[in-house]
Amino acid sequence: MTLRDHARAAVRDEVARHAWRLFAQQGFEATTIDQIAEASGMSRRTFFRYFTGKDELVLSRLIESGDRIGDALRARPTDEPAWPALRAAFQHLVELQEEHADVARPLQLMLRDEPALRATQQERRALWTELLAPLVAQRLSARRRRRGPDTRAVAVTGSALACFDAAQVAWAENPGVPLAALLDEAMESVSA
Amino acid sequence: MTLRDHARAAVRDEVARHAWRLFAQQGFEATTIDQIAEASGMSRRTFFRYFTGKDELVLSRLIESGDRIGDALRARPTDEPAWPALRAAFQHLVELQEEHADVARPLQLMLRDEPALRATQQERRALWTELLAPLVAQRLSARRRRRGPDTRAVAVTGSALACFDAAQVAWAENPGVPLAALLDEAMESVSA
DNA sequence: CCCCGATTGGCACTTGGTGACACAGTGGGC
DNA sequence: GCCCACTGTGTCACCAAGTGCCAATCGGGG
Repeated sequence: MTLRDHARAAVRDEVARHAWRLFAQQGFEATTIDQIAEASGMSRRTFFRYFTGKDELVLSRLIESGDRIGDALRARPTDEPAWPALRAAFQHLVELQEEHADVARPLQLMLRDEPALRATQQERRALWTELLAPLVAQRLSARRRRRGPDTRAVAVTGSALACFDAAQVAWAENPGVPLAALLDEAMESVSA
Repeated sequence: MTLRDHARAAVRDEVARHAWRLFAQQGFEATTIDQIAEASGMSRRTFFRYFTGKDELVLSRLIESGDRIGDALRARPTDEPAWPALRAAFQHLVELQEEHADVARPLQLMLRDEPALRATQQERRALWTELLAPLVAQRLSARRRRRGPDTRAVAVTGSALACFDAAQVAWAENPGVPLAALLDEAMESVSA
């Protein structure tokens, strides 16, 4: 069944390419699904068989980035504390963004400005946290003073993502300032 | 025009009351605007003149909570460092939640589970950050090593909110565990 | 009492999203 | 070669969220 999946992935890629072109031209909200479907040479109904909605076109990209962060975090030495390990895990993505700033910056601004993408942002947070928190948990002290549910991994992961977001927004708004420096300052200010 | 505003506020309260009753009975997504409008004795069209959408019924409550946090933060001694000041500022809300757990817990679970409320959650984050970050900024060291945009206040505020969210989710999922203790552990694990 | 402005309701329309059904290609077993 | 099941696709109908437009209505001041 790999053949079917391959074809499906190819169609998804093709649709995504047309969609992103339209988003860049007209913005996210102004682009209707009918336009995307027409540009992709398929019916509206068929579009919904490849994507759950317009959001997924954006979300699927963000999920990829999350997977990369996860991979990078797994590659760090197991005895490295959580905070510096997270900082290092972000580095791949940071460099990628700096390299393709012409694409990444408008994307960040779109994520910030389009109300229709707020739900997508929240889902990204949730997915990344779900993905990274277990990896972070391994780097926290096994000894706990308290009993009951352990909030530490989710809190640390969420905080790191908050720093990452803060740095990305500042970077998108201030061309010329390196993202790495913004992220360094953000993360140091929270946990020195 | 205070009279008009007063009447308007009264209507909004009334509509919100009916809406929350329906949300509790059927869930957020399953409740249609037509139902809310009918229960409130007004037309669909008029509902939209009082609220921008179903979301605002939820968001307006969350905004109130944000204002309270802001008030509490302003009331802290000005020389108190940001992190403990934020922890203390959350305390009012924490106690309120514990006190009305029968309402607060289902609400938290609704916020977590209803996909239609993800955008609302993200907006809440944005609004609270916008509100609190300037207050946090006053508690950060005025001396900075780096030049360029200052990401610290947003990063610290966002991290604190991430801890608060992590604690709230754990609290909603684990009845019997005090929210204050969960929040303490979350915030200590990020910045000890 | 009448007029003016604000509030309201009804209507039509766009968009997102879903379910039901029919149709075409494809590959396999007989 | 023929029938079969499976899959992908398109068409149609439908619902819910919003929004613009216009007519009706209600309430207070002259």
